[in-house]
Amino acid sequence: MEEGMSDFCFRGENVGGNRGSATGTKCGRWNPTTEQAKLLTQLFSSGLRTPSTDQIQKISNQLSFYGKIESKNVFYWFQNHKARERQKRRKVDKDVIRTENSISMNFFTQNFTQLYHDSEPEKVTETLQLFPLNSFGESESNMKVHASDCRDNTMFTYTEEEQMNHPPLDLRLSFM
Amino acid sequence: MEEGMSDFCFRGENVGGNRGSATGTKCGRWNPTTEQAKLLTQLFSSGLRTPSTDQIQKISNQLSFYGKIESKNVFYWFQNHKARERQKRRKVDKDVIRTENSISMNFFTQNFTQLYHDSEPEKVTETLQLFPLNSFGESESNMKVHASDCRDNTMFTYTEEEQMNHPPLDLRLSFM
DNA sequence: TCGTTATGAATGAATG
DNA sequence: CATTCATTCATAACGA
Repeated sequence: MEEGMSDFCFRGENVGGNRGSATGTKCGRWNPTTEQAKLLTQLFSSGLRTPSTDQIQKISNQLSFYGKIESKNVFYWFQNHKARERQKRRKVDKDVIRTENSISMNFFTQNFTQLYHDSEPEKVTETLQLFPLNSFGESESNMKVHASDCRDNTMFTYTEEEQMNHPPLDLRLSFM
Repeated sequence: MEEGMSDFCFRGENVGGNRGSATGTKCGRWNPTTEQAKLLTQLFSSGLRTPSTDQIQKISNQLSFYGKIESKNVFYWFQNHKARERQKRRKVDKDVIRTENSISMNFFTQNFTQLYHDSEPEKVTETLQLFPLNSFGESESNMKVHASDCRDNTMFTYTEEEQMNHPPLDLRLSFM
């Protein structure tokens, strides 16, 4: 679930070329290739959160070039990524609050007194949004805008060998 | 389990410093101190299986007294503990079944009983003093995380529904 | 020191 | 959308 805590893991691609799973997975479930993951992440950070079935289809088509993939994989990917990002933030936020409270308390008298009032505020008072994404239900229109912002080529930075294996497919968000 | 390892992890230096258990490893991933482990185990054996976000938070707060810990750790702990218990039981069941098959069915009833020997969540509906709060002088709002505090009854109803966990071959995914 | 085991962490896939 | 489950990956802990 959570991601990017204190560890940063980079899943290596399975050179084999074919796909199915990056690592030596028993091919039971889909596992994004590095390229697929890269693009998906790219889309996500560009603001895309809940792609429409249409978008999913297109994304899936694009990604299929890098390996076996079904649209439902894309669907789930976004679903999970979004949920986990949210969930993570929630947990972390609360932990931070807890930490702040506890450090401001005397270690020994730190009875569990107020530690229990439900710290619920989920209010996003933050304003450091890197992207103009509406934290909540984003609409199709918004996604389009963001998606188009994704026109940069950063997502095409391949690494040596991959460069060879993958023809220069234009992955610019042509869909939508 | 051996082949295909192609993941490289770069551990962001982590202060660590926790660990109270055995070896003092100052490493990246959390490891429960003996006290933390003890309490978690108590909660688990008291019937708690899937703590809600709130409960996780509370538990985490409590455990933080015994050492560095984040709510996600608690979350994972329960997730893993439950999964592995289930997994273990599944394996045992399988073995039993295999045994039944290889042996005359005359022993069926006998073994059948054994199939459920596995102690499922003891219905400890009794309030348990899981935390040594007394040691710090109780305060009015002093809340103990007894199993009873978890009004989420679901945690006490995992008696057997989970075991009948047969993947409903129902792929009603009708994407696009 | 190395192989194994236990377990923390992550994530794909569902389900309600 | 949140919550849960299964399976896998990674590594700390441990035994020889």
